[in-house]
Amino acid sequence: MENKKSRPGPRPGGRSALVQAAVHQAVREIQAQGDAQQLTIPAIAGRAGVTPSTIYRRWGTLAELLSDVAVENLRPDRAPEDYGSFRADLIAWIEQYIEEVSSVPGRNMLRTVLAVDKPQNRVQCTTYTLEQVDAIRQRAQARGETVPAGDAILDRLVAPLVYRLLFASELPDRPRIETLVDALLDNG
Amino acid sequence: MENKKSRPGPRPGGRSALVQAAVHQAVREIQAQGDAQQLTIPAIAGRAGVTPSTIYRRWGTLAELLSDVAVENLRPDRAPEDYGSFRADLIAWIEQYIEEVSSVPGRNMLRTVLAVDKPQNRVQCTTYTLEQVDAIRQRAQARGETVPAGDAILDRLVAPLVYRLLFASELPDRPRIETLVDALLDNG
DNA sequence: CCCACTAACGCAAATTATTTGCAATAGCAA
DNA sequence: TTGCTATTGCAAATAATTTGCGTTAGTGGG
Repeated sequence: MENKKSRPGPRPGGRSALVQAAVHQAVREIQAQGDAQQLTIPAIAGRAGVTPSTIYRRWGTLAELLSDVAVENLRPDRAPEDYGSFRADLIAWIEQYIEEVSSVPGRNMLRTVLAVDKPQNRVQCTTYTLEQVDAIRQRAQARGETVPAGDAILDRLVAPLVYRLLFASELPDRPRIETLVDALLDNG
Repeated sequence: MENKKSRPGPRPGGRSALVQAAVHQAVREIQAQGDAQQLTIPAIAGRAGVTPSTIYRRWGTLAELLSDVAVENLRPDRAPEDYGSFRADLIAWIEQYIEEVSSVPGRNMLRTVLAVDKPQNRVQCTTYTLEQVDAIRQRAQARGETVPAGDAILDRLVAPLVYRLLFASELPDRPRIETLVDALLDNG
């Protein structure tokens, strides 16, 4: 009888984690130098102190590796600031979010994540966004404000802006953002 | 006085166009076979009857070539059907549009276009969409209906659905589409 | 604590993809 | 036509990717 419990699953132990960290870090360092020509798997392996075959076996392609790194970089580094009202919080947050993802490296990160067939990474982007939005919503509710659902905020604020950013490289100005936010608040 | 007219620009003439058509066709044929492993530049060149270096020089990378082919495939092949009212036309059109881009090859096409830093191709996607939407709008106006702006339709109908499709692989059901359309019509 | 097991890695050879120099072809304008 | 050069084919040189094999190092069981 086959003892399935003995199956020795994946191995998140020390060395694997170390290799991953070194490789990710090497990618960031080479990206920081700006020369996209040198962003190759052999170059990354060299800087990370591993052999190229290690990267090929763990990540498969450069695109997948870059996707993983991009998702890490897209993780918000701080909670949305508090400006005293839901409207002000939301406008301030979406402005800084758009500023981040509309920069050249920011746009590239979004596109890099979308480029690869790895649903996990793509979902993570929305998860991060929704977490930030929920933080703003909960703060507003604590103040006694009534706020639209998180999904509504994605549909009517984030989605239109990201859609135009991705497909038209179109940057929203302040009135455009306020229009979207106010439309959301008026009949959310 | 510099005579700029003498500058010998690019050359859209017979042979170039022929090579491009042959290469694009070769990509489609190999894609149709489903084996993504064989979708390489040497394989494409072989089937198209050109040398690999020709593809490398004209397209640079496989991703760019695939992006060009994907945009061609995303071109609508027919005008939106007429169901007698703006609401019905819009629902029917967005349903078939989502059905197309949510299929495995459809999703891959969208992602392939977004993956490459070629604004022209990304804009083309929105241009196609806007053309279809405008056709529906003009037909409705000819009937005497008042219709929302094309931009509003992108913001409140297309963008939310495509956003969730790209980031969450989320397929809308019929009520979800009707809700978006009706919200658009009520206060567009 | 020690041992067996095997996932993950390093190394190097083999394969495959990409780049590049040079010659030939063919679109375009005068 | 004729000259000009963008574009291609060909082949050699370079670089990237795959693969087989031996070794290292987590992990679980005794």
